[in-house]
Amino acid sequence: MKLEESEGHDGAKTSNRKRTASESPRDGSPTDRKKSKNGEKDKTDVKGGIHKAKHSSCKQSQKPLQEPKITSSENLNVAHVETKAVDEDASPSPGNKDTGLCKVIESDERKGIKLELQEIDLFGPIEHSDTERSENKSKKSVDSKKDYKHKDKPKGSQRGKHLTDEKHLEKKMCQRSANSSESNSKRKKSKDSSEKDFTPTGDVKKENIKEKTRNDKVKKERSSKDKKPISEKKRKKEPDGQVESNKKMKKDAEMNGKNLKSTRTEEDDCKWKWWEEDNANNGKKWSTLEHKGPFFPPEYEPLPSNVCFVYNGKSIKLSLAAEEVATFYAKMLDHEYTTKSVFQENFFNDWREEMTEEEREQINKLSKCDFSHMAKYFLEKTEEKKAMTKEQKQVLKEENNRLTEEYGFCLLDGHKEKIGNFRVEPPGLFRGRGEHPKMGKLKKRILPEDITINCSKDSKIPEAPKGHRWRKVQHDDTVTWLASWVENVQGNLKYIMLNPSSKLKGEKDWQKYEVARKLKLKVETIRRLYREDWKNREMKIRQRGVALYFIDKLALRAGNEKEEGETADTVGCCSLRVEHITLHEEKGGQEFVVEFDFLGKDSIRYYNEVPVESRVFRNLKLFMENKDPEDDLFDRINTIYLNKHLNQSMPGLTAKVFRTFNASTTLQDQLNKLTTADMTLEEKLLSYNRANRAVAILCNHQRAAPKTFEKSMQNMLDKIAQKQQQLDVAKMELKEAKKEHKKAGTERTRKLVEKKEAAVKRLEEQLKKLQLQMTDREENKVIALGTSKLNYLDPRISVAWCKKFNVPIEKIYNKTQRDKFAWAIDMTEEDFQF
DNA sequence: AGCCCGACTTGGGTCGAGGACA
DNA sequence: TGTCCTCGACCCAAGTCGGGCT
Repeated sequence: MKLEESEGHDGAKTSNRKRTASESPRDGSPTDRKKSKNGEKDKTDVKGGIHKAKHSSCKQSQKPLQEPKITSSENLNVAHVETKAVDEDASPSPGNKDTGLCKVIESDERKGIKLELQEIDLFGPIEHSDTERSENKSKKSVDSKKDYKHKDKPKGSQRGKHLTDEKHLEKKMCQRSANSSESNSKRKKSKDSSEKDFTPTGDVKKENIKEKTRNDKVKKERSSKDKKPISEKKRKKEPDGQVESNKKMKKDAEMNGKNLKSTRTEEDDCKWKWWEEDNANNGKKWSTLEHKGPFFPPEYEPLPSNVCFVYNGKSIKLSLAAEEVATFYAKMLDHEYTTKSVFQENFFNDWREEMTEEEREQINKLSKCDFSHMAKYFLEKTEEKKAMTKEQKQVLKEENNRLTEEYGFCLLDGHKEKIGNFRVEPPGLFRGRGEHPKMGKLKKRILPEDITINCSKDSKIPEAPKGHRWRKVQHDDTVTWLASWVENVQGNLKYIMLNPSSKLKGEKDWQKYEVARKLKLKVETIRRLYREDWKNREMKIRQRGVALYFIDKLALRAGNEKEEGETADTVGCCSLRVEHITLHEEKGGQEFVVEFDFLGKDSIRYYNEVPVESRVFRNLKLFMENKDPEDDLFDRINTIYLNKHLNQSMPGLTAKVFRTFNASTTLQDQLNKLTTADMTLEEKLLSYNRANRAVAILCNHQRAAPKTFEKSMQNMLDKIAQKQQQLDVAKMELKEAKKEHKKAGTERTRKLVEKKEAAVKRLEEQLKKLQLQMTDREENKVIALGTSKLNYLDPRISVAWCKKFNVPIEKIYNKTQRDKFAWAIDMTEEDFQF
């Protein structure tokens, strides 16, 4: 079949990256990527004979940059898509049903530990699954796996409830649409109305609250016995500062004329239950906002005279500015990156700029610089700090608390809210991630004159530090930040914003999950459509279809274009290059395998071998035809185009929603599969962590194995061995006791048997608990659970699971997480399904 | 329409407080 | 009581995405 070359595109050689200023199209340098991507200006390209930029560093970039952590083959062994390749002529979904079972299996032969996550049975037709590759012991890979499996409608009451929720949501959405009484086209255009559709305020919110109230009685009854001890425990654990701050908050709010439920004494009740309020925000983020401004790091403290910088064997007293920058380097001496030439070069250039003319003349080579005296001095200072007495540490802590109390909170609409980062970033050396071209550059000290303050007009404007003034004071209620400045290394804006526990953040989070839940209702249609796109005559549409398939199936990030030379060379879906995938007609007994190997966000390696449907496979071949390795795989599309398309399928839908949707769906499904009521608490927790882990694997959330990992594993093994020994002894004693009882048959011997039995049972339980803990830790070695828990998993799923299986919420969410998800903890009933 | 930039979310690393344990 | 280890708070880089300007 001949494909239509959309709008005369010359194909193949467009790069997906933004050009740096020096490469602007005007001076005859490569055509702007975006133009090419959209196929609009490609003719110009061809006519003008403009040569496309090549990426010289591509091959190099394939190499994992954080080797100790991402050598997938050593650490992870997961996630394979077991998609049964469907004949491309077979009718597309839903007729095309992959029927392969999906399993997440992780094994570690060395420790003899084997984890098997149960067959995944997602609500939707998509499945994320993982298969063991035990034959391949020497090369375990970090592969995310997911599988499509078109299932019949989920059964049972859950589905019923699900539908009720969905219908309800849909109804609310419809109502909103009707209320806005605008034509569809207008709605599409109007961002406001589409946003409203998903804002969990207004009707949806009210309904949630109604539902909550309905269940309140039951809830109270159920939780009363648990709740008391928890809140008591909480009170006990809460640092005094917190109690104080709550008191102050109450006072502040009262002073602002707001009604706090003043008669309540429980500190929980002091918290602002914004989710119970019905506020129409019409684009406004706040009505009143008052704060103290950011807190600045201390002035530079000059080194004592006995600590010197040595150049070429000669001690030199540096000027204050040059000395300060030198200390940044000295403090980093033991880090690997000070050995990198890019780092050294950037540092040296920036450092020289801080030097006096005289110093510049004198100091010409970094290799002749000796920072070791300075480094030693800082090491000693650290030791000194460590060795401080309890009292000294207490003083420091109190000072810190005082600062937090003073600068760490703001007053938003009369409520005291915690600020996320109230400190201005201190000066230092920039350390990007991966092979960042700007690593080592000087991050300059931020002065009040650099800072824009945002607060309400009638509030008390924060005072700039003595002798200084703010760059600007503004009163923009459409944004959520309190202060901002431009950072000098990349020219990015930096913000002071609220803590995740705040209303502004919480509401947005809630909204995010509502959009993801809405996607659940549409995803089948969207999948059907993108599968149809695979057969489209137009190349652009085909690329869109395949890219969406990857985003959906593999939870890839969208992949915005980046400025070449400005950041590390990392990619996402749309910016994948030919060199990032390898096609295998057959691999490991599977047909049509696509091998992904690229550096994603934060230069974390993504490696995955994925069997795909034959039509996808053939399309990929087509996209790669006549291209060089460094050319874009999807050269006709970009994230803007993709998101515009998605937004047409469902207002509010963007590429990243798929990640949230698939993550939460996976969690829900895994929890349903892995938990049973008769499990012990530890078993339930292991199940939860395994479900969480399946999501982390899907999203490729990796971490470096903790430095103390091997040691702590050994400790646990020792403990287990010890416990086993104790158990063996106890069993022997029980046997003896039974023997004796058989002989004597007295009350005393009977009691002894009972006692010994109890001891054996207790030890068995303890042993099992230890073993479970160890399994959990082992499985978590290189997987970061936190990211998905904080950003991708609808907390209501976890809360409902806790309620359903009587797991204390503290077991899965720590204090910070409970604060962030307070809305979900408060409103969710045990029958909630994502 | 295309591009740039502002606003906000997502992300892993670091480090020290404090709990566990000898 | 001292030491070790874990985990949470914090840090700040690096993404996504939308809006507004040209």
